[in-house]
Amino acid sequence: MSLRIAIFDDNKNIRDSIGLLLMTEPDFELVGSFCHVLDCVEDIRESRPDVILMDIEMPGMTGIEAVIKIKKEFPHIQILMQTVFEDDDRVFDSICAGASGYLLKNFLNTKLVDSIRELQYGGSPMSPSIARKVLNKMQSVSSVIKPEETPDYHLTAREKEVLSCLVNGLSYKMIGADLNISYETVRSHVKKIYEKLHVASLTEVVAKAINQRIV
Amino acid sequence: MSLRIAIFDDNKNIRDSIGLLLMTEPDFELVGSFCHVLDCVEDIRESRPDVILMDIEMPGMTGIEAVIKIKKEFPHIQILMQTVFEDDDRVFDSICAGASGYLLKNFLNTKLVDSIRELQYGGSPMSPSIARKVLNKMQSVSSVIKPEETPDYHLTAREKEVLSCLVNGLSYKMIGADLNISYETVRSHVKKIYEKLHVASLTEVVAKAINQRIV
DNA sequence: CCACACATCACCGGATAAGGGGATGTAGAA
DNA sequence: TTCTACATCCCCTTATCCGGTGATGTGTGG
Repeated sequence: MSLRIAIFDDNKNIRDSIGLLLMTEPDFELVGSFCHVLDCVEDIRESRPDVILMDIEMPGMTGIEAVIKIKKEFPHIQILMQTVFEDDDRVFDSICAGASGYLLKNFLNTKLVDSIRELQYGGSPMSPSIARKVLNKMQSVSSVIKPEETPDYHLTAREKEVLSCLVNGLSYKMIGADLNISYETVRSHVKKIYEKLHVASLTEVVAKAINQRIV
Repeated sequence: MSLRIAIFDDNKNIRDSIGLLLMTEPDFELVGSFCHVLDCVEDIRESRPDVILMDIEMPGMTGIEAVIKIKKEFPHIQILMQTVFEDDDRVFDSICAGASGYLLKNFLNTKLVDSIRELQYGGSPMSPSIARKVLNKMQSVSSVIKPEETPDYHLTAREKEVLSCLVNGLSYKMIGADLNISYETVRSHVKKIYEKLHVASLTEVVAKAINQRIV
């Protein structure tokens, strides 16, 4: 049972050299080689690949857009992105689009076969620097995927009301009118909030309240 | 210049065999081998490793808790998790704790040296199935990290700088000092920001900037 | 009963922000 | 070249905020 592979890349030299590389593996079969992704869904329907090597920068439609379309039609196909770019946006866009691996082109010669093998066995090959980017991103969004322990500042109910008014951009006067208390009372509450949050200005209060989801 | 490596693992056999593996590389130096992480910070302070191999399951304190402590004290140290477990929770907890790689123990013999090399050169080695889990997780949270359909307010570069200072709680004076411009210039920028964001107070600016991720 | 936390209100003086003007220089686009 | 966007700076007035200090009333719990 051979592994069917297709390539999308606008550079003929790269397509050819990848073809040669793949030939070194007896069970790899190159079933398609395309210079653009405009007809990718049809191309794939005809060539029925198991694995797709996708260049990111191509005329007409980018590889990332293509990945979205392909994954929608053929969710089981494994897609390996290959590019010279390693800017964060492209990396994350590719992953979110549904790519299963991300290989920088300077690793093509040495790592392509290994990477396809990894895909075949359920892995996700990534060039080292890409893997690092992905881990860093995971850490930075950990606040979203993890519950995030919000430190308790012991704000009273009233103080929280005032705080949420502040976050909504109200001035002290407006807050007073809103909560039917005097301007001075608002000030008292705000002073307490300042103490409890260890800040010294409205902007800090708002930033802290939003970032730590106190509101 | 040799690479200093330390191991935390409660299994002596594994520590020993890793030690043997590392000896095959002339520039690897095993500077510490510990059967628990209760004194990890001290252990590390004394042995000064560049890279740590961390087992997850250990008596007393888990490797994940240890990673958090270690990263807080020594953020530059690269930590490679090594375990037989590949449940999602442990993987993501490790990453969020600050681990730079994640290796399953059945890959130890064949991949450990390569993985340490990758760490050394700024990569993030992961066993294939782990990498797949990470990518899948990224995709599943993409709805959270991507759909920042940020309306473009056409802020200039300078205005964005000022804005981010505001969000960090700086006063106009402090911003001026920070950016080496006068108080009046800061004011000019802020006025423009007010216009462009359609707001009328600092708190609104901060709230809008954070909520819409303009910063 | 008495302390304590909470919410309420008040005054003062200094600091800072807001609103509305106008001005200069530079670089790039029309 | 002229127009435009951008960044830079200045002045004046008013509004708002900040910090400190203090006071009153109302509950709750030891």
